[in-house]
Amino acid sequence: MTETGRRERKKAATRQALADAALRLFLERGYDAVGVREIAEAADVSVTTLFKHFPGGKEALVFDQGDDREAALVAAVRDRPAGQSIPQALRDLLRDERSRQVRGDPRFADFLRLIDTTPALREYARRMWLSHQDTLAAAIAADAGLPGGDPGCQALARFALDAVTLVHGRDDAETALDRIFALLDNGWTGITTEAESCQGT
Amino acid sequence: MTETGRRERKKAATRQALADAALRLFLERGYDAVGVREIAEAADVSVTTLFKHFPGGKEALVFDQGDDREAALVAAVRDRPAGQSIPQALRDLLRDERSRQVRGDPRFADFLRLIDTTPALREYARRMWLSHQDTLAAAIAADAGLPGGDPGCQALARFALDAVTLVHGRDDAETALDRIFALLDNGWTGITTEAESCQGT
DNA sequence: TCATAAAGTGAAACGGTTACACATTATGAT
DNA sequence: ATCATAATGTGTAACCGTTTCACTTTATGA
Repeated sequence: MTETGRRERKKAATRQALADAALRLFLERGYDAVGVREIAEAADVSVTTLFKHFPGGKEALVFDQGDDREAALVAAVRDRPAGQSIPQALRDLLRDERSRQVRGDPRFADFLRLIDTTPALREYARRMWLSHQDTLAAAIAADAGLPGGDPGCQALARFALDAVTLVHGRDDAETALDRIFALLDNGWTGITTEAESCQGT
Repeated sequence: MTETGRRERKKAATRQALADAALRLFLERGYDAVGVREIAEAADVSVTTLFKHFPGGKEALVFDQGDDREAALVAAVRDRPAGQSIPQALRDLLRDERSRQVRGDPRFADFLRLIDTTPALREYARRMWLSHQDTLAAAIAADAGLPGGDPGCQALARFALDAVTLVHGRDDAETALDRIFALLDNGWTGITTEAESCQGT
């Protein structure tokens, strides 16, 4: 299945050595205190090779894993239980991801703290996260029967992604997330269900 | 009134010379094609002096003006006509700002194009714009009688600011803005007016 | 077996940014 | 008016991330 010649194996090994060395050094001494020359040295490759493997630059060394998160976002929208709104489904997904992160092994906690305390890494992570906006918007549009580039779908996708960074670091993150998605849920059902206006008073 | 000693005048002059030289060169040959050494040269100061005046770095040279925009955001919320919701007031403000930009003098159009076509400047502008989030959120909270750090207010502030970048560059920007703020308006009145639920059907 | 292309190398450079030690000069108090 | 002081500016040299270039090594598949 997976073409695993010696070449690709060595390539993967080199890449892994670089990512490992980088993460270890970053955790030991801080992101800014470690230079790319030193990382290359530690992985026993040249600086040129380092940048061949990570054209995204120094920050990319930290984010080596492929993204299941995007697939999860799309799936949450597409495969949600009947009767559940899209914002609700997204909220549930993000809540689960959060709780899974809280009870991660300490290695992962250190990893998160590294990102949290390093502006460059926070920015990079934010960019990666927001890069799912279009895919998520497309999934929402498809599910709601709206045209692909519909601004409402784009907005909902963006806002849902932003919600994560909005509640990040709060002690009341859980309830804050609920409140934000209550806003989105109200707004979304408002602009999707046509003219189902309230007659009360 | 304004303490205007010779010293401060010279300082302001140097700063202006730097900003002017930078903008002129950027517009002539592109942001990436002009180095800070060259800018300092053109303004007849040392590179060290350049960075003393613009600690924000090369990007800061382009954004020399103080921010009336933040004050405008707060005022839009605070001084809105009776009966108008906060999202509506923000939408009106942003719509006005947009239309004013469209009919700006060509100098300003070039300026905007420069920012638009330069990733580093786009990022910087985004960061500056988003830096008003907390102030705007505070204004919203104050007006709605909610606690300062209320997540709903934070979210509304962030989403309203994000709306600008969401509609940016679209040909249907006007209607897209309406649609996004319709979402926010529905959502916001939903989470602020307690239990005024719809009894219809 | 061999041409090819992928992977890696080493050194040099570039551009933004900062550190350092130093010069100049406006300012305000004596 | 004098003078200590602090703000402003200078020049050089470095640091760091990143790219370029010309070059070597080596796995691959025809």
